[in-house]
Amino acid sequence: MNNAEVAHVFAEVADLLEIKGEDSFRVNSYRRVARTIGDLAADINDLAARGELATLPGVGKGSADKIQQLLETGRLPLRDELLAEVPGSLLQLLRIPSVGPKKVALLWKERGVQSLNDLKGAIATGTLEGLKGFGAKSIEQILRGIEFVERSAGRTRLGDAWEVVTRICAALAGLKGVERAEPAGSFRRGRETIGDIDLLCVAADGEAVIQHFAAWPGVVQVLGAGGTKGSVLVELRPGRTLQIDLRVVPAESFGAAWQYFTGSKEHNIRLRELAQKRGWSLNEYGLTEGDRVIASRTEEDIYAALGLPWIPPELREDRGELELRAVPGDLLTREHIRGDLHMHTVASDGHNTIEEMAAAARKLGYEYICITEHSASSVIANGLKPPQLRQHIEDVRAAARRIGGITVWVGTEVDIRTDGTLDYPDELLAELDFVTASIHAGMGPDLAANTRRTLAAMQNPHVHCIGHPTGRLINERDAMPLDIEAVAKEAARTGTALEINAHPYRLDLKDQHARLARDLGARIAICTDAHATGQLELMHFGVVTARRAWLRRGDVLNTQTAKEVATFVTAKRRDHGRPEIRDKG
DNA sequence: GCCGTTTTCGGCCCGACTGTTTTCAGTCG
Repeated sequence: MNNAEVAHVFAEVADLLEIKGEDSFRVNSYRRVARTIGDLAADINDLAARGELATLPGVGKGSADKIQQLLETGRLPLRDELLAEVPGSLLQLLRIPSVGPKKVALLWKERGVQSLNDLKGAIATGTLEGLKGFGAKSIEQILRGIEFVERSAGRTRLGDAWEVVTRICAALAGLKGVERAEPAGSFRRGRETIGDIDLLCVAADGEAVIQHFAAWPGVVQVLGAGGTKGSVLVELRPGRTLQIDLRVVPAESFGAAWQYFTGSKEHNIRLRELAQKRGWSLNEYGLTEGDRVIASRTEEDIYAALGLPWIPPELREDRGELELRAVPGDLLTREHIRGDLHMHTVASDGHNTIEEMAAAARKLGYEYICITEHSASSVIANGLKPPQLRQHIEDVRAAARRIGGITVWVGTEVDIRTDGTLDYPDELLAELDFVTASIHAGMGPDLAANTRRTLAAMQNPHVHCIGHPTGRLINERDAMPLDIEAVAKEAARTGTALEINAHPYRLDLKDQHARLARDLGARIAICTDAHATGQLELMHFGVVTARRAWLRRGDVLNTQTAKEVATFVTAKRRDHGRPEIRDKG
């Protein structure tokens, strides 16, 4: 069983216990275990083998034993016992907004409702008549909720929300009487997917702002619009809506509100605990001691009062950030990025020419780029056969001589074949300036095979980076099973970089994996895999992911100068297979 | 079920909104 599967079992147990009406603190402890394991970068099986399960936060002896049992037998007796009492199909009802465990229990015990279909049937036939808490308005709300569940399975990718959020924020900020408008929530934290969007606004006349917001082009439904809060659905594409909540808050408590609504929930719980230890209270209006307001105007004030540095939103996940004495001054920013080492042109499956890509990159202020076309076996992507690559090398070199103001390298995104060999012979790879090797086909379920394949590629002296290491497509295709720890260690040993593919559909490595890889000594390259000039700007999403991984400037290959990157390349060719002796920069 | 500089018991984050049970439980973020 992998981490996600174990986490799922614990989350399910928490839900079942809650429907059963068990003590909420016990329920929460199961939920905490689920989250800890779900967030874990290392393989839970390895921790279990080393007997280190109980060292995880929130995991005590009881949970450690249960995890062990689950890994060994694939079953958890507690879960089986619960499912004998509580129908598992009830869990789908919890996904309906406004329906929680108490209502689910009531529907089940009083009306025999066991599934989403049962519930729809019960509403249609009026069976819920007279049931406590199920008046006309509640039923209407539930019906809308069911429709929402059926329509919006899964969360929205960060990139899909980006444009609409930045557009609405800019427009709100331009309204008369609006001091500022900012996104909060998981969007501000840069999570790879988001549930709904939270926006905050400082304005004199809240009602007027909310009215404007509700009347926005693109709004397909207004869920609520009052004096301080509005809630709407906007259509991202046909059949796909996104909920956006806007709150208008006074300037004097903006910092408290922004902190509060940015979350994460877990980060905020820890902050409130810190406040409580000092005899204070923290909520969306401020940090207070009785009636006295200690801090509320800015986030910085609140963190400072609690003895903390201002913590960047990307770090607010209760992953150790509250123990920070100071946030590293060189935490990665977009301005640190000097180039992009993974992109395509019309030579394979891109949409723009070498010159166009170079010009766009120069406009972004880059010092260098590398053109990396697909290799022969990526037929669908119009991969280059060896003779074509030889010609392409000439073409890029010629273009590079014509183009001023930016260094243009020629590389490849070479396929890693099923047996771990590469799609081009070494002597051809040796002619290139930078080689990214990626798996595009045959992503099987076999962890050992996938890992072997990746390690083999890294052991080639001409491979400088592994592209989108797990091959996932967010909301579309799961990551292939891969031993990230082994890959990271080999990357460190061989002087090979691991990519954070910045495309918002990939973000691969993901945050927790990138953090683990860096901790194990691997260098990270953040690249867009752009297939058109506009996509070079997706770098932003890679940087956000890297910040969520706590990466610093020195951890990232393409924050270095062209000369330093060239040194990285020659070092790999010289030292391949031997323990790495590169300096840490 | 977890946890500990109030430590092996007794807590465990905070407040708003909603519907409706008309005084508060349930849900949500």
